[in-house]
Amino acid sequence: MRKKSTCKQRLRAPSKRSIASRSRILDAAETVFAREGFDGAKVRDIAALAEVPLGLVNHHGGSKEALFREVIERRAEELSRLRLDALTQAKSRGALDLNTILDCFFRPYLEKAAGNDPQWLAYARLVAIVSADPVWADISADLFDPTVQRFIHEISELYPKVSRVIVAEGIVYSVAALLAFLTSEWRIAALAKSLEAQASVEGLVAFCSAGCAARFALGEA
Amino acid sequence: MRKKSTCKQRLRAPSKRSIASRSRILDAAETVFAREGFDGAKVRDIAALAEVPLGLVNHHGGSKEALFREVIERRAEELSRLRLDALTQAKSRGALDLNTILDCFFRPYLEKAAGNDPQWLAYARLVAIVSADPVWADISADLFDPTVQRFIHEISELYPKVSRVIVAEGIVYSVAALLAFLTSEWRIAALAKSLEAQASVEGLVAFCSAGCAARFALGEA
DNA sequence: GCTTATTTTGAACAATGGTTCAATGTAATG
DNA sequence: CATTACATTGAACCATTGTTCAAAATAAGC
Repeated sequence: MRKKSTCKQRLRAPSKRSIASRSRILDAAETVFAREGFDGAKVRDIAALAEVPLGLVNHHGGSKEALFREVIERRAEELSRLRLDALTQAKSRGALDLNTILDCFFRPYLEKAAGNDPQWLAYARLVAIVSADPVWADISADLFDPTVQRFIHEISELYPKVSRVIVAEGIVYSVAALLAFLTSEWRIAALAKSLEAQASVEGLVAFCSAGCAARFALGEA
Repeated sequence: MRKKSTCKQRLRAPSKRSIASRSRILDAAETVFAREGFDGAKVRDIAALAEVPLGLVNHHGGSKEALFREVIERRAEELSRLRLDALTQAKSRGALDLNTILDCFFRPYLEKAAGNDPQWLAYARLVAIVSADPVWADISADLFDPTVQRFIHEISELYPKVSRVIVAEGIVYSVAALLAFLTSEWRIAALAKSLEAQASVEGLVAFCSAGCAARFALGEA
């Protein structure tokens, strides 16, 4: 159901060069969108970064908005799988606590970002952007909410007295902190008047986990 | 030092109508910038909302960027004063704890926003936007950092073993959660499959306070 | 009340940026 | 190898949008 399948079907397999171009364009779009946001990003900048002529971006990506959506879609499935795998694996090791659940949510994401593939860092920022802007609510609903729901469910089992709304609130605060983790190194450094602001995944998880626990405790009344 | 004071000085006092126009333009700009972001906002939309002709926006606000900066500046001083007043007042009531310090940081802001002046809600969102985007790092440094430094200092006295960087990290996460509090009602409601997502200031403060405490505890090693 | 700085207005300007297109190059298919 | 669908190119198109301007209206200062 990726495209209207009636008419306009492909008659030939895409060439190796075509696939490479397409991939370079999506990578470039990912980088530029992550850095500038949707409105700030220029198709010309994407073309320049991908080292292809302007027209080719539209040829492969369609409109700017379609390109944006495709960039988000491209890694969404893998991200969800990684998160759910981590959850399943953690569960097999014993009973879950809040700390572990949030770690399963954040870590796969951040390990990809910090790892060998720098494109994932850009993608992580994009996900955070999408998660925070109502304009892209439909993307969130389609691609991310199902997985987040699963995590909410898991937390709800730990805190049966806490309403779903409050659990969701905790998750949303946590994702916001994640966004800060990914984008605000400069601000931390400026505020600390220090050059080295090396936030750690453990620190982020500790913050969110304790924060959620406290919020939930307040909501049990 | 608001403008280059050499040459081009005013020879007459501004008229009552002029002041009203200027104010309407700044209010409109505040609303539109908060809703659309800097890149997404259109000067024409600002003019339309203010119900003034297009040219008048530039006449009063200068360039789009200058207008943005002026909107931020307009309430910055009052916000800082409110925050510092709350801190002083709390201090006079006895020894501070982390919860109280963060409450002093968030509450003045949020009470204005939730109160009778809806413009403050827009402003609060703007501050969060500026705090999160390196493009506006100089605004943060000039207008907000001094006050934030004061709060960091206060927290550092409570946690003398924790490095300044880690305290700054906690503050930045907290501001990110604040941003979420202000902008993500829709997402919370969507995730909870509920119509009523009424996050409370107390809930936010509880989240950030416990989160910071946990982060600091991790950093004392 | 007269003078003139300032404000207002609507239009035009110029730059930006998304999109389209026809011509050309390339390679998959038979 | 011939055919032809697809990819590539660069130029042009055109809507959007920030900015400027000259003329008209307004009101502050004397």
